[in-house]
Amino acid sequence: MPHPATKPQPATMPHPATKPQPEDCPGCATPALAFAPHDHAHCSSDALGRADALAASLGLRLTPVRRRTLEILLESHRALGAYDVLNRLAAEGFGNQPPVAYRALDFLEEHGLAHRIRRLNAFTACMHPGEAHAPAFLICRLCNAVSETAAAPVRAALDTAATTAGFTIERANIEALGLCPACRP
Amino acid sequence: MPHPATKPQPATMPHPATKPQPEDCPGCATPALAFAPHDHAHCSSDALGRADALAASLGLRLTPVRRRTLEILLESHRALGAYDVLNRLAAEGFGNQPPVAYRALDFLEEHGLAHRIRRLNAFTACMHPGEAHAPAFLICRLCNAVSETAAAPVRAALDTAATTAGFTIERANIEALGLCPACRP
DNA sequence: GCTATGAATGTAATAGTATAACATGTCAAG
DNA sequence: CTTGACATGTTATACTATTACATTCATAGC
Repeated sequence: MPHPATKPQPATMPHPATKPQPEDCPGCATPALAFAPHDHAHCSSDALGRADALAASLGLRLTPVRRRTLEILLESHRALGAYDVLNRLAAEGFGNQPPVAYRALDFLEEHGLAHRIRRLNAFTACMHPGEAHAPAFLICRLCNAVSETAAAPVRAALDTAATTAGFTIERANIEALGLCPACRP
Repeated sequence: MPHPATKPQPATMPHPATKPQPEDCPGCATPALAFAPHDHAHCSSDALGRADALAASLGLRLTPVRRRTLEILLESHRALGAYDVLNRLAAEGFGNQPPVAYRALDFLEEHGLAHRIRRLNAFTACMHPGEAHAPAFLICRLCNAVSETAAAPVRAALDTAATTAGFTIERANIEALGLCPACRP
C-alpha cells in the first residue's frame, strides 16, 4: 500500500496559503505535495521521528503544542498559514490566540524543524531536520504546491557573493516562483 | 563634493522597515546605504535616469505617482515599507489610501524598477534597472541596511536545482540575513 | 473636435498577518 | 519549598495588504 494518504484530504484541510487556489490543477490537486506522488504517511512519520531524536539529542523541549504543530504541518504536507495552524490547534484544545501558533512555529523554525515561506506568509515542515542544509523552495504559482529542494550549491554561490561584499550570512531565504511539472503547459 | 547626502537625513526619514532599529550602528548609521559609503546623489539620479530611459523605450507609463514613488525609494536609499512610502506620497498631495502606494510599488516591481524584500515587508529601488539580473539581497540584522548584489551565479545554481525537479522558475527571491561589514564584531 | 475605450487614480471598507505586554502555570535546581 | 527560567494563556493592538467601486485621464478612432 504505497500511497495511503494520497487522495484529497477530508474537509479538514481548507487550503495551503489561501488566495489563488485552482484546486483543479492537473497534478497538484492530488495532495501528494512534493511534485511527485509519494508515500506521505511514511515521510511524515519519518520526519517526526527525526524531530524527536533531534530534540532529545539537543535537549530541546518539544512540548505538546510544539509537537502537535509540527504534526499538523507534516500531515497537511503543504505550506500552512499561521492562522490555519492556529485554528487546528484551537480545535484541539490549545489556546486560540495568534501567539500560540506563532510561538510554536517560531520555535520550530528556529531549530530547523520547519521553514517559513515568506512569499506565502506560510510555514512548512522541514523534510530533513537535523541535516545541515540551506533550503530553497520551489513554489508553483498555479497550485501553490511547495517543494523544498537541496540548495547547497545555491547557498555556496550566495556565500561567495556575500563574502565579496564583506557580509556574513547567518540565514537565507531562497524562494522561487514558477510552474511545477504538473502545471506546466 | 563626493558625499553630499551622506549625513543623517533630516527628520523626514523615520525608518527603513520599522522594528529593530539600532541607529547607532557603527557604519550603517551613516546613511550611505550599501555597505560602503558612496555618492548617493549620483547613483540615485543615475538610476532615475535609467528608469526614465527604460520607460520611454518600453512604452511604460511612468506617471507622477509612480515616478515620485521611485524617487522616494531612491532618495531614502534603503528599504521602505509601503506605508512609509504612502505617508510621503500623501504628504505631497497624492492619495492617502494604501492602494495608492501598493499600486505604484507593484508597478515598479513588475517592471524591474524596484524590488520587494519579503523578509522586511519592504521595497527598495533597483540599482540597475533594465539590465537582466537576478537580484539577491544582503540584509544586516543589526542596522537593517540592505544591499542588492549581483546574483547571476546564485540564480544559475537555483535554475539547475529547479530543472532537476522539473520546475520552471519565473521569479525568485533570494534574501540573506546576517551582518554587514560595519556591524561585524 | 468629440467621444468611446481602457488605463490610472482616488477612496472607503475590510481582510489577513504579526507582535507587545502582561498574567498564569510548570518544572527542575538548589 | 522556594526560586528562577521557560512555557503557555489571553487581551489588545499594530502592521501589512486587498477588494470593490467611483472617478478621472489619456489616447485612438471617427
